[in-house]
Amino acid sequence: MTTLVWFRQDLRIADNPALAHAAARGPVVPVYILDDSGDGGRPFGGASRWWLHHSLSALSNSLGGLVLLKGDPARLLPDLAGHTGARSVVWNHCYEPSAIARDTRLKAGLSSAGLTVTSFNASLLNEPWTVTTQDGGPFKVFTPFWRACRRLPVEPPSPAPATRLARLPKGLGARLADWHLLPTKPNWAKGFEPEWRPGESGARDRLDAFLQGGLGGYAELRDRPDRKNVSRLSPHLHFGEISPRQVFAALSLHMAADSRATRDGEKFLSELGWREFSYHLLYHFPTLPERNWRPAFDAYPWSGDRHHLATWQRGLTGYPIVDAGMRELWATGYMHNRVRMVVASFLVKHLLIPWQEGEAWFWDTLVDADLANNAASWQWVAGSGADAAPYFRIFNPVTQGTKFDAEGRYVRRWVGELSRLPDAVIHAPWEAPAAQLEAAGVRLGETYPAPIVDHKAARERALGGYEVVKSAGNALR
DNA sequence: TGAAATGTTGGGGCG
DNA sequence: ACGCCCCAACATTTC
Repeated sequence: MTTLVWFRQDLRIADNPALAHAAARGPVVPVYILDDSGDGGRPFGGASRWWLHHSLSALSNSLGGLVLLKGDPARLLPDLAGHTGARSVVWNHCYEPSAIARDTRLKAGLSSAGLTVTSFNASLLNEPWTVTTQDGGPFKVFTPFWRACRRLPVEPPSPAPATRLARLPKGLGARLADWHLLPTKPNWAKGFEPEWRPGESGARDRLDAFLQGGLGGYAELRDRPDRKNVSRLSPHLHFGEISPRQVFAALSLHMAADSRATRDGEKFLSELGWREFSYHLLYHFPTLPERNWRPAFDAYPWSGDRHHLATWQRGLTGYPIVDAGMRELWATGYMHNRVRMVVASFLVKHLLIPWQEGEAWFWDTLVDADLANNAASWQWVAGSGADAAPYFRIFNPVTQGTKFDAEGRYVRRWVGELSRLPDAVIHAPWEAPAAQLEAAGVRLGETYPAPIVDHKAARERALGGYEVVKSAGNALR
């Protein structure tokens, strides 16, 4: 029996339950649909399109073929079933509110057209609706959520199935190049290429490299942007080139083999836990990407200065750690997690720009842009989210720099114009003596910006804004 | 998965 | 020897 396997955010062969289900029953028609029909979902950001291109290419190569279609799945899937003689369709779950709505409609529509539809979990350790508090509701705090998850069994990953492709009519589907997912003029993704290898084997290699070289000391060193102690699996996980179950299984093996790895391993698993928590929140609170999770934050007196936003986006705020992060993002499609928190806090609290603006920029520029993680994390920083950083927690960009990039190696890499400044002032060039600036070839306001806001004043301004939120919260109560 | 302000303690210099 | 002050180091509280 021929089965359509509709690939979405599961661009892998191993531990792919939909594919395994189909392959066990007969020939497979693998299909990916680029849906620009505007079904309520967000269009891909630029960096995501770059990744998607390479990931689809890798998947197509390892499957030996992949039908590429563009348009509305509700029309395309029945058509494709007709052309290929397939009687059933399988896919793995997506969790974006628009995707859930679409898939629900599709399931009904395809079924009434006589097709069998089966769907699976491939992207989470636990389905969001299976993790509940005592009273059956969703969790709103990470620690008890993750404790509950850790008590649940995790399915072992399944090996790659022996897949036999169905004979496909000639000329079926589009050519990947014709989708123009890659940037051309200008090719702003040049800097992405040495950093990433999208696709299933790149994901596996990244995990192995992390287990060998990055996990030791992870609990502390994960905060150091100048070091290679984070996994960088996020884009691979987002596109489903590797599953959390596979990561979980590999970590469990690693920890079983070496008890000294327990602390670092558990810390790393808890980061997977934050991913699960984000999906849990998005599932139970579908307005998370748009609306403040805590309505009291609707009262926050934002300023929304467009010029400040552009300055932040371009990495010209005058705070080296912030600018380094924003430039790393632009150059590579990625930013170290610690620095993400610093730049996000800076946008929201120092510049008083709504978190949605930062979320939108990350959506466009991150190769790991992910609706659940992005929305939940921005709300976490802003203080408006579930189990969020308290509103008065305002990162000092100088302190964060000296603490986590003590030798300034991260800043020097991304903010070249400061590279000759001594360590002592690399995170606060405006405090350097004139002679030191001169010797390093730095002229503040010319070769590198002076800080666009004063930290102390900005901090007090932000705290003042939160007073309004507090009284709004009291009014709501 | 902060930072800054405020409070406490204890050693050393000094009259 | 003693009390006093200073201040760094650390702890606690507040934002």
